[in-house]
Amino acid sequence: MSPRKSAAESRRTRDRIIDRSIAIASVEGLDGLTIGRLATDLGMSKAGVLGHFGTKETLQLASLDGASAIFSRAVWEPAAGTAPGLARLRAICEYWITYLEREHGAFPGGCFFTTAAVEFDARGGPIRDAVVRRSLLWRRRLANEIRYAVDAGELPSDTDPDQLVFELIGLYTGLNQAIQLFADPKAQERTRRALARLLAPAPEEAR
Amino acid sequence: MSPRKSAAESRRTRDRIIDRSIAIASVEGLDGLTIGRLATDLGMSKAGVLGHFGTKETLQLASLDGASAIFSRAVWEPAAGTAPGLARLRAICEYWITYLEREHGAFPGGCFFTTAAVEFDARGGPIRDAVVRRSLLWRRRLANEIRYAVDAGELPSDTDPDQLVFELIGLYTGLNQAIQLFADPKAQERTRRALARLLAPAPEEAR
DNA sequence: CCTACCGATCGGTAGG
DNA sequence: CCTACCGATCGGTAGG
Repeated sequence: MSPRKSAAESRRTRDRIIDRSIAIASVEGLDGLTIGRLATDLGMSKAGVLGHFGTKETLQLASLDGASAIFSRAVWEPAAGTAPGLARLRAICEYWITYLEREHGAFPGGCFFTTAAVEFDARGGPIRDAVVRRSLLWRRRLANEIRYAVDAGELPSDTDPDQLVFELIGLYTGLNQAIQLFADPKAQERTRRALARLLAPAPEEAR
Repeated sequence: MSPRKSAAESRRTRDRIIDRSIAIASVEGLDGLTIGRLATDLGMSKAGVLGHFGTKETLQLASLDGASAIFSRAVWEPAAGTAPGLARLRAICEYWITYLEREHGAFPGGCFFTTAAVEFDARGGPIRDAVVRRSLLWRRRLANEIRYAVDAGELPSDTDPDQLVFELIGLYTGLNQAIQLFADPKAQERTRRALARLLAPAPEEAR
């Protein structure tokens, strides 16, 4: 009953709430998420849940952060060990496919960020802002990786990094839809085929 | 007060409800749509709104049908006059870009179907089924158009229609996100650049 | 198409 | 972390 133990337990409860919240929101959306449903799932009272966050919006933002960490751990971190440039870019793209697979289990309802982005893209407010900030961060990282590959001569010198980012985002949004809406078993293979074209190496010699 | 006039007016009211419902749902989602909000916007009572449909779900399905008609009128019908094959395929893709522009005004919150697809892709039920059916219909039409262009020798003979459909859907989902989430003024141009590669004509002569 | 109403659930608070 | 409660809103119904 020391304050230290109590704080640690509180932290664990908070994490449990966020985990469950992410699972629900990936299916029902961040707005479809309700405190009552969350409390029932966790065997807690609504006040107990809300006490950790104050308001639903704070909980939604915390869930976004938690989902962000999951994405990082599934895609960016495993690729961090690969050599920068085209090799790492391809590693990121491959982990990204795995991350979206139904069996991966990160999010039962498909990519949390695709759902959140579409849910809030026409509204204002702190959640939309947070989604935009996260997306821009990842787009920037992706563009940096592409730029490195171009500078190293691994991608054609006339590659427009932002254009490639644009096409990659579209490709993966499409992959998520093919998996979630159609359970298309060929979706991964189709993504890899498109990637082979988008990330085709520069020819060894200049003409 | 003849029954004929009454029926016509009822029809007009029904259309007004659906129009407003589509506008709300494109921003808030089909689940975020509420009868109360709809009634307030239209200056009607909740019972008056619900009387036309019976249940919220029926109204949601009717809104999906209405949005479907808007998409058809904006994309498929204008392209119907173009010669089948690559020319029509390009016309469809161009009208599709226009349809997604913010200024187009079809849907204030971006493509209704992208929103609905992501909203219901992890759930079951009649709305999800209706979204899947519509999407499959359009994918099939698109694939048919591609097949025609391949058979006419306008696209490379080794083109996989379903692969191209997959990449096109991703491209346009990405375009919708770039417009709605980032208000990216270059999004249309980027889409056209990607299209130029995806729909590059077959070389005139075989090697 | 309306008023008047139903039970259920929403986010959130008071007080412990 | 709980019980007990708040006003507001939800989808939907009865009756006209």
